[in-house]
Amino acid sequence: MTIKGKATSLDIAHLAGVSQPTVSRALRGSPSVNEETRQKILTIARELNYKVDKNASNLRCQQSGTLALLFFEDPTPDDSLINPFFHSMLGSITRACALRGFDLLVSFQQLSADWHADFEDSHKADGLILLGYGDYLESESKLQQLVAQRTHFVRWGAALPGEPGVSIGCDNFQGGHDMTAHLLARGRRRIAFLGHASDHYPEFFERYRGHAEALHAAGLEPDPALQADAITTEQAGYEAAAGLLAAGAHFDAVFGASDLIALGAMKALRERGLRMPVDVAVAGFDDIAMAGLVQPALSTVQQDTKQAGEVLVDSLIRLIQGEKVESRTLPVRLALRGSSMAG
Amino acid sequence: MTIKGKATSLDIAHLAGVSQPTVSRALRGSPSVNEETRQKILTIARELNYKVDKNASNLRCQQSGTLALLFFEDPTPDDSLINPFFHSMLGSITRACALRGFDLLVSFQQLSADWHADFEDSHKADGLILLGYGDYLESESKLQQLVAQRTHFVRWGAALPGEPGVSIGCDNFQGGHDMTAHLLARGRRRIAFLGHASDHYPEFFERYRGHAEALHAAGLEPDPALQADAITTEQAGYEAAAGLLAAGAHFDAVFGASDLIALGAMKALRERGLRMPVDVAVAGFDDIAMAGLVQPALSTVQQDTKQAGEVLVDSLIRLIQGEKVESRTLPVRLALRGSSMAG
DNA sequence: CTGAAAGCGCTTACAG
DNA sequence: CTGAAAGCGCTTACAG
Repeated sequence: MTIKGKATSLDIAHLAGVSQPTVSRALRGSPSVNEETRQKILTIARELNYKVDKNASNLRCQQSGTLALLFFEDPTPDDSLINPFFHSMLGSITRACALRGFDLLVSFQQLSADWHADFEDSHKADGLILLGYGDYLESESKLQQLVAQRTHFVRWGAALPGEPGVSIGCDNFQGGHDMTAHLLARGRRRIAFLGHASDHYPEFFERYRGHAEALHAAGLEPDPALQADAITTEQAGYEAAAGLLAAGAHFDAVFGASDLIALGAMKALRERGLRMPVDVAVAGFDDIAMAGLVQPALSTVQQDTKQAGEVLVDSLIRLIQGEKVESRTLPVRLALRGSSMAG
Repeated sequence: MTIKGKATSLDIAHLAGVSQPTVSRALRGSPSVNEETRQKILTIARELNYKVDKNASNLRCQQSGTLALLFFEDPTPDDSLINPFFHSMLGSITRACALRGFDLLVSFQQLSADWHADFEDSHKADGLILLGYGDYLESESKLQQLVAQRTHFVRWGAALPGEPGVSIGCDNFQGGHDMTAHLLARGRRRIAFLGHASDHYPEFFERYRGHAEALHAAGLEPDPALQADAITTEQAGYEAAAGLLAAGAHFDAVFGASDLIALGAMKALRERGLRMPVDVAVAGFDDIAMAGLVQPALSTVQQDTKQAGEVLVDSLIRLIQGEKVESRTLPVRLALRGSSMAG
């Protein structure tokens, strides 16, 4: 039983006294294999610690049983700092893949220019999951290309009308609306919104529109002096809040378009000696783990990353199987904590 | 130029009027190809958006150009909560792989029982990176198996004498020592240590031993009443600290064997009305992003995850290439913040 | 510098 | 129920 290198199905065939195709059939559970023969083959395979060579079977079947997850964030100076929200998504996506028998290739796309093709074209993956809060308009042409090349992909993000491909996203509008409604209900009247409010960042824009809608409903108008652009980093949130304060803006609440932004804003408020939530209530979006740990704990809009990962993976698999798949918007819910409740 | 499905090297050969092997040579940069021919081939390949089929080339070359990253954490009830420290490692490992031309398969091992073989035996990956703070003794037999099967792998963790395989880890002893020395220098005398101190968790044990060594050097003895077991979760840290407090233990500092433990402990201290650092100084280990954001900011032992990822990937690649690779211990440094400094 | 040939390890019609 | 044959798309000696 000394076989050089890894065992192959042919080795097993010799030992079992059958042909190699029969080994293949037995291992794949074909019903047309004698039960006794099958048992013999399975036993030998186990003894030899045999594993099907994926390269060979993938080549033959023209598919890989692998999905690729591509992050395409704006490159950050500190290159190990990925948005914790995406880490949470990664965990959920990995699990969903494993449960469905798919492997997951992971890639951070700052590094490769022609990401949009590599994985599926080289047969390394059957489809792509795109994750990121980058500038949407910059990535749109790449999405068009993916569609043109008939690449299977799903994207996490706002489901925009007429947008290429399938998007799965949370209900950003509703989340923005509900959080602002909550802040209003707590008696806040001047709510600063920190985060890009343009179609370059559709998710933030939707959150902003929900925010504005809630203001309208309360008979208020969004004050341009209370909005400041920011991408999803603590640093950007800090700068946005500090900028508003420096400009002399008056506000009794801050709604960060993401938790990282809100956390940065909290730091700026703290440095100015403002008490939270007494002087300024604070809210974020995402519900990253940190939100529950800071002082005061951060009120936020919770995205269900577990469900999101499952829906992304399921949608992609159905797409690969040739089914028609629609974009979907997933519900959110408020996680209210000390930063907006006490005081 | 209408080709059904993806283009193959044979399609290019036809269009270029050469044989298929010549296409392969040209694409792989073989020096024995006429420059003019090569250019023609490259042009056609680009037009057709041709990508080498990885399954075919991997099958032929008997290697995959892929590394697999396996997390093997103790399963947590909240299944999306992975230790942030490992997220940071993941980012660094992904980058290191990409820069070296390797793909990365990611897997969380709570789900699969026979993880220790699958990836390399099935030729999906050329080697494995093992990451996790699980019970070491439980995983040791699996490591033995990996060695017996001649699987290429590197492990993040304490480099123990006589241990199977190659381990890359940070200098846990030094980190434990230095932090305790720092706390002593700040006048603390009764330092509670939260975290398992047994060979089931060698990294924590090393940190504990460094801690004890620093106490010795200051003429103090570790007090068993000031040590409480805890795995790397906020919850465990909370319970460990609450347990000590409930038992009436007196301490003026808490050294958590990880940041998550320290953060949980801070919550318990806060609930008891203890001021940090005035009443109790707090320190952790890892320097996760959260450490800098909590109030007071957490003093901790910083592990260089960027370097760690690079060393892990480089070591594994060298192992795959048949080189001899030694286990390594990487330096750490203190990141001192408010939780141990003021007051 | 280039082509014809072999083969990596599977899976799947096709016969029997 | 099982075997002989073909073929997935490459890469690499071997000739020339």
